[in-house]
Amino acid sequence: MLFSKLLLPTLKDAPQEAEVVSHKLMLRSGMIRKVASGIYTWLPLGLKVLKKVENIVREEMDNSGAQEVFMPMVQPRELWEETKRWEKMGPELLRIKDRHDRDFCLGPTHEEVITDIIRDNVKSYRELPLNIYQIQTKFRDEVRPRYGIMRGREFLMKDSYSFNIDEESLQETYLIMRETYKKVLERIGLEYKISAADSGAIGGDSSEEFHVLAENGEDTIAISDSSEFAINTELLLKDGEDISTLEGKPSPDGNGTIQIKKGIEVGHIFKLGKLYAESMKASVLNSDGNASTLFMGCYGIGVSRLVAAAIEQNHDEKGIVWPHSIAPFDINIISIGYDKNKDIAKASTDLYKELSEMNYSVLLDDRKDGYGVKIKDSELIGIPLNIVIGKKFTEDNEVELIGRNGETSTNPITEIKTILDFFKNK
RNA sequence: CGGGGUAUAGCGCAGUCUGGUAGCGCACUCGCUUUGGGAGCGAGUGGUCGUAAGUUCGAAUCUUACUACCCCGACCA
Repeated sequence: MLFSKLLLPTLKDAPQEAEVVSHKLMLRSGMIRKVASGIYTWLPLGLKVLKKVENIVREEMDNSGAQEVFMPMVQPRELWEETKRWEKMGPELLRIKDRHDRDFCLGPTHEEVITDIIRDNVKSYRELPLNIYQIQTKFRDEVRPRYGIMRGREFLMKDSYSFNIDEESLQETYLIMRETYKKVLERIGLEYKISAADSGAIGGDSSEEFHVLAENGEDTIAISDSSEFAINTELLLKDGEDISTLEGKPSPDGNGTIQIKKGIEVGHIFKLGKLYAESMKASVLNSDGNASTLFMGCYGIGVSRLVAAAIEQNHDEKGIVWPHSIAPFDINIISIGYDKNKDIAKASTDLYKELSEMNYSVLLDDRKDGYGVKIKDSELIGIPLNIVIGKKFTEDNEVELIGRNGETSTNPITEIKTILDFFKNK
């Protein structure tokens, strides 16, 4: 991709509407633009990152044996009345009418739609367990959207729903999803904690939250300083007790003492049990030939929120520092004098082709600007590796490598292999 | 929904108190010189001053109402 052709409106100053660092950087780096409160357009650079996260989630879901579907965003009132949620849910459920005056809502979640599909199309325990997922836009008319993508009203989410014949099978699927989420977060390269959680409005038996640790996190979690243990502090506090009193207390799991950390909730896994299956009469025949109500689980991971969380955890004063796994481009070729010096232009283009053929995603900064402008933009948008072709190339046939982490080296342009080793070893 | 704040060019801001017909920096366009840390000179483009009504000879500025957006709280994945 040529930088000069990219719709990449970077900003020197953050718009005053942005408060938290991920919001500021997403606006400044030209990833997103606001359309209305809590509603955003993803521009090309942002979409590249979003798609990378989405693909990691999809691959790990497929590996886990789950099957992808795509459900409608617009859902009829009748389905929501079956679970009584049409009445129970407040204004966060955005209700609309069609031209025939029929009631619909924009889906904030999809238990009703998927359960309807399964009860109509699955008749035997032999077809279970099933774990069905989608990656789709959700709409929740939040009381107060904030922090940009982190807490938008419209957001991209992977939601999956498992259908099991009994509690043991549900437990198995639950643990598979737990492992799958760990793999997703590890592949992206984020530091996280899993904490026991209040299962909240969705209801059900038990649930755990996946938190990406970051200073600006909305949630406060208590972790043990010497074990894997983590818990949402809401579950530890007695009435009127202050969070600060927890710090230093013995950890409830008996290992070490409590530390208080801020986290961004990016995933939540629930065992729903028979909650929705009962109200929607979803059952299959068991091995005895009797109707048996299904056990369900639901498992959500915020794809768009993960993008914001990755920035909250990985940035510096210059801009974003993407984990390689989700960087919008692997390499940026900073070509100084591209428009004037034919040798530099040719060397840059040749290198661009060569690296592209090796399956790296490469950006070539062919703009008429100087080194300062180009490196600043590259640092802002967080490209892991820059290759500078300029004066040193004309003089000594050498290029400079600048990692986003600060590492640099100078090499003859012919040593592509060295360049890539440098890249891979970071 | 309660409390606080903001709204002037794509972004950041000044001008509002004390009314006189809109300005600065960056960005953008053209030319020339530059090109290894956000370049220089010159010439330009771009704004119904959030919306509506009112006061006034005259409103970005004063009055009233409304809207949008942001922050804190409550709520929530």
